[in-house]
Amino acid sequence: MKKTDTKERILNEALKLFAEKGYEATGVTDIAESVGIKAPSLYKHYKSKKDIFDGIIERVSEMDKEQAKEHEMPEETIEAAEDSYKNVPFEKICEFTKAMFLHWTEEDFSGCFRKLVTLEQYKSPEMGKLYQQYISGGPVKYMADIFSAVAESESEALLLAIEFYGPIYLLYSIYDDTSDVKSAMELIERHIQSFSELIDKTK
Amino acid sequence: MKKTDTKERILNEALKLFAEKGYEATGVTDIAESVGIKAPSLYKHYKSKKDIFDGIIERVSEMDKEQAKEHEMPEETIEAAEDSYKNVPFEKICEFTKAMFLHWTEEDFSGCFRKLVTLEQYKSPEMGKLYQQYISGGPVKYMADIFSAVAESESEALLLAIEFYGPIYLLYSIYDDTSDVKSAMELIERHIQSFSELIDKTK
DNA sequence: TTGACAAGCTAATAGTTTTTAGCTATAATA
DNA sequence: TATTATAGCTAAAAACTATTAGCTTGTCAA
Repeated sequence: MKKTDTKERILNEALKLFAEKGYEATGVTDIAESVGIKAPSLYKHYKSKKDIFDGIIERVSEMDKEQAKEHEMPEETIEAAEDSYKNVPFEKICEFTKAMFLHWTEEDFSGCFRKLVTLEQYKSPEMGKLYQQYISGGPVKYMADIFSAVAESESEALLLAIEFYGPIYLLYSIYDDTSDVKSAMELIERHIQSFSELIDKTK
Repeated sequence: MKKTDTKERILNEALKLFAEKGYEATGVTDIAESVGIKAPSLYKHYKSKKDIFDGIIERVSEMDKEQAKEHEMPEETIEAAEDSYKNVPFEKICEFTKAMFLHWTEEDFSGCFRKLVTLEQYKSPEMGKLYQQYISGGPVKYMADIFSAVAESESEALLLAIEFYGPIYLLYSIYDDTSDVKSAMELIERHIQSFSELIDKTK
């Protein structure tokens, strides 16, 4: 049954290389070497270098759909928050945020993909879209929706979302430099803690 | 006197291309075309593609020294802040921050350089250093130094720095997507405003 | 005016990298 | 068992890119 899942290995090794050197700078030879085969053998599994890249992108959107189902805090949480705002479930938001952070850092595939899309974001509008969707604008919009329940205006909700997510987003970069998950997580917790207190006061 | 500053134009056009496609993906032919000459003519001004790249990096460090002198808020502001914290000069911090933001977005050269170093950050430790220095870790450290005057501990200062700078950092990405300076600046102002109030309260 | 240099061009070279062709052996299938 | 498909390999072709060689023109100083 283990029919030498070479195709899968190619995808993973290619992603790893793309993530640190970028698509163009990564040679099909490098990929092959990482997998432990010769370059021409790649073409038994993918019809071109671009095809490998496309495979990665497709894989991500698959994973994203599953991910969305597992951490399906949207509905309930939003309702709970809208519920006249007695108690915003910061516990849940905190858990969710930490899970997201770990997802984009420690998880092999997603961590590399985040880097890859960071490197490719300006090359095409499609890549820019993906970066926004997963890493920057998307999460902001998501949080803004949640905060719109407790904010006085849309623009207030946006500001809150940026103040909430900005530090998380910044910690991706700091994590990339230090590889120190522990202190990143600690900072996230403290940030969310102080943020929740801020909200309580302004209320 | 206008001895057709081709060398300068090459630098600028190359940077523009590097900033959106990355170094590897940009052909020496592309650069030449942007300048309006043929590829081999480039070699009358630079001895290699890498040499153009290096010229850009060098130029940046020159510009950085000047920039540092103009907006020389370091000394005075820090002292003022250290001065037992009567009134952190948020006015100055605000002006400084907005100037920084405009510098890395609207200024042609610096704006492109920010993108370039974003795209190259994982390729080599040197590039990673530059990204950290100018765009992420550097500003955080800088603000942490300032906040250490009003914070109870180093780690508290770090948290404040991240909460202050994170949103700014995030706005770079949002700006890249929307090109809307006006609303970015407005959000920065409101963020700093609300941040300063937060500090006042916790004091 | 003349000589030298600067800066461009075309044509060609050298080096890389992606991709194809064709062969071989193993594993699955009939 | 005979056959067929899979997945690897080597060798080579094709395509691209950076770079060099050598020529030409115009400018500026002697």
